[in-house]
Amino acid sequence: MVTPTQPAPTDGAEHLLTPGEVASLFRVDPKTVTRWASAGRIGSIRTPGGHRRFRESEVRNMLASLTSEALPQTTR
Amino acid sequence: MVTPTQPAPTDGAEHLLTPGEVASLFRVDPKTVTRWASAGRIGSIRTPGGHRRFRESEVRNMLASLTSEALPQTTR
DNA sequence: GAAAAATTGGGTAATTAGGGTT
DNA sequence: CGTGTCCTAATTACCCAATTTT
Repeated sequence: MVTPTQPAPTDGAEHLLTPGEVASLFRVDPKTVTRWASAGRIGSIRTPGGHRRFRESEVRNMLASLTSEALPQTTR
Repeated sequence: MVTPTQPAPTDGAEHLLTPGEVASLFRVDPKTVTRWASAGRIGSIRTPGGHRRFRESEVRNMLASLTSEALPQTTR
């Protein structure tokens, strides 16, 4: 299955998360999430007021891709 | 009342969104959208009863322009 | 005509942004 | 270099009752 160039299928109402929610998921300070956004490490959407929102799907994928499982242990 | 959810769009008519719908798109409180309108940050149309409606195209454009993609991952 | 859901308004907490520092 | 904390200003969220929309 190939993922062709994805133009902008975008909003069909993508669920968005607040900085605080993302921070809770990663167990970091909200400020850190802000830094990730500033550094372009994570996509973000700004409200007209300047606050950031994050795509839940992107955050979930990030969590998954950064997760490592322990290898199964052999019972002896 | 026989009018379905959506009246037939006539020419020139633009699809309008309610404060609640716009709020969902930005993951914000409906009242916040109202403030944007009062502050002139977003165009609005008033119903005879005083409720606000927003142009979908304007909202979509706003969303797009305020969106930042994550930079390509530097796989290390 | 009646009822449920949404929006309006105002007022007060809670988050967030941004810079500078550790 | 990345993260956590302190600070101030700004933005946003939740409370209420009254009105409008469906």
